[in-house]
Amino acid sequence: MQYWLVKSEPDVYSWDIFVAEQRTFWNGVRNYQARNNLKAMKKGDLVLFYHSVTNPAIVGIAIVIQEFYQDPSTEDKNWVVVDIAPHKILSKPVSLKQIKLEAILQDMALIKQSRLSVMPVKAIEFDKIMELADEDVAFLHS
DNA sequence: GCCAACGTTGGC
DNA sequence: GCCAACGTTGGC
Repeated sequence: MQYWLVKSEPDVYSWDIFVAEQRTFWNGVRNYQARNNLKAMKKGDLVLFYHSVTNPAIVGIAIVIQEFYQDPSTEDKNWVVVDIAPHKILSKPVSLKQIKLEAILQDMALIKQSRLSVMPVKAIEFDKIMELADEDVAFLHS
């Protein structure tokens, strides 16, 4: 079981729309590193949902419900999508500002490689983010 | 709105 | 294969 983080501009596709739809295929990734991360996602992995650009913050947790397949929005065989569903809205969003204040979180690609839109998250990082969000990690896994 | 970072494209 | 030009992302 792995952890991930995906970015979306809320003006393009927000957490609220995601919750309303209850399920989406994560399309539009056109970067090989991000694509490789999509391919590595397994059913049941938890995915932090990050709003970029406008009030940058992690706002919710999604779960992978279908592993990668051809991106239906293009004929190009290079690109894939995964299906994710909302798992839990965060009690308190965790802002980029807060993340930058935590020593443990300084190695995240979110900070080191700000343009990557799909990235792995370490368990220790995930736990720290849950702590900042006032979430009970034990409950999340139940 | 500006600009830094960085990935991609294309000329040579 | 190198590198300049250019486009995009995303923080501020």
